[in-house]
Amino acid sequence: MGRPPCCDKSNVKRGLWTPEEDAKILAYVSDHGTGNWTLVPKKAGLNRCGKSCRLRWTNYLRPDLKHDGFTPEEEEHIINLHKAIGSRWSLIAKQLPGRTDNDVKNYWNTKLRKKLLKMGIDPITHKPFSQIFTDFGNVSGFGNNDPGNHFGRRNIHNNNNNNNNNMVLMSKSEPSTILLNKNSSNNNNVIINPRTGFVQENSNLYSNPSWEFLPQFQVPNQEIIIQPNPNLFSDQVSSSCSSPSSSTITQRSSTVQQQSQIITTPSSPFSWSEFLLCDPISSPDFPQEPDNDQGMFSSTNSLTLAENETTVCQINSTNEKKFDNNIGSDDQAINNTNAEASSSSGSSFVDAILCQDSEMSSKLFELLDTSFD
DNA sequence: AAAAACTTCAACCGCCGAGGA
DNA sequence: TTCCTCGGCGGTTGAAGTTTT
Repeated sequence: MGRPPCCDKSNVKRGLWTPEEDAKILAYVSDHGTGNWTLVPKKAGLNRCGKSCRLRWTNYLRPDLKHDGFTPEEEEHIINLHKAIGSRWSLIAKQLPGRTDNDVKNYWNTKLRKKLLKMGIDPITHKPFSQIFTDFGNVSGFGNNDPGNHFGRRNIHNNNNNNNNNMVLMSKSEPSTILLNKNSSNNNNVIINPRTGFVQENSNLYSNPSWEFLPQFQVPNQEIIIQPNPNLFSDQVSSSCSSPSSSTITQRSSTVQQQSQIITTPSSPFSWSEFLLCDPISSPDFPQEPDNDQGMFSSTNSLTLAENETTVCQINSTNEKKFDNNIGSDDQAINNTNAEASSSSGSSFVDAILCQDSEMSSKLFELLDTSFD
């Protein structure tokens, strides 16, 4: 049973607040204090949702709030706190008198994040990109000459980065990474050279012929769901791991799933979406990759990356259902994630797809039979 | 000068846990 | 124990403002 709405949304005013409305809130709070916000609109004579009133008070009207710009000291404090605890904006805001979580969050997303990117620092891990890619390349065969490996499941990543829905794609022709920025209001892309850590914004990614990722997706007329993978540079990693108030698996998964990217191309009997949404490791048919040909998502990589973090508690959204049923601790989730991460190889990718497809087809018939019975 | 592109940030959304009936 | 309300949180949206073309 879902939670009922806090108010009749069709009959309340929304949008920006007028000075008159602000005055009513201020008058009410000065008389009655805060608390029981659902009654505030009625008592204060406002045609607003109580929740909206509370937000207006806490984010704007509170007398202890600062409304001027962030100082360099505050900026540094935010960066340090974000490095330590991730996007726990309310916790960060508590360390900054006069600032709200909304202020801090907005300031991070509009200023600090970009500032770090331009400095060649990953705003998630707070490490220089050059270091990340050096570490990454050392264990993943990142710079190897295996062109067949570039666009398997392992090579398509969504950098689940706050609200920006970035995807990381590897170029076939050079070991660079593109962060595809899917921000609704900002379509700029960021290109990073892993060797140098150089960061460059580029809004014309698709026009650059040196990036050969599109031909890799020529599975006709199917949705290609690029699963966001929290294993890499994931905000979920830093935030969910470092916070004592851990999010639930379901919560993380739903967030991640919302950010799946869909690319549509022309037809094929093969379902990418099913393949990518299932867990190949659970299939005994799925070939395992030899240790000497570790791809980007080998368990070794995952562990190596994990070692660079304080803790590891990554959940792959594709396994949500399984985790919901099976896991009892984050340790298991880690194991599952690492196991999942170790799956697949470029050369056997098609075989794996075919196996998976036939297995799913047989299961579907079984399921249908059962249902009809 | 006008249009397009980009940025900012207030406000909203949906989920969660706590606590009371 | 269950249901409901409330406050809190992080993520997202979109209007308004600003800058660029």
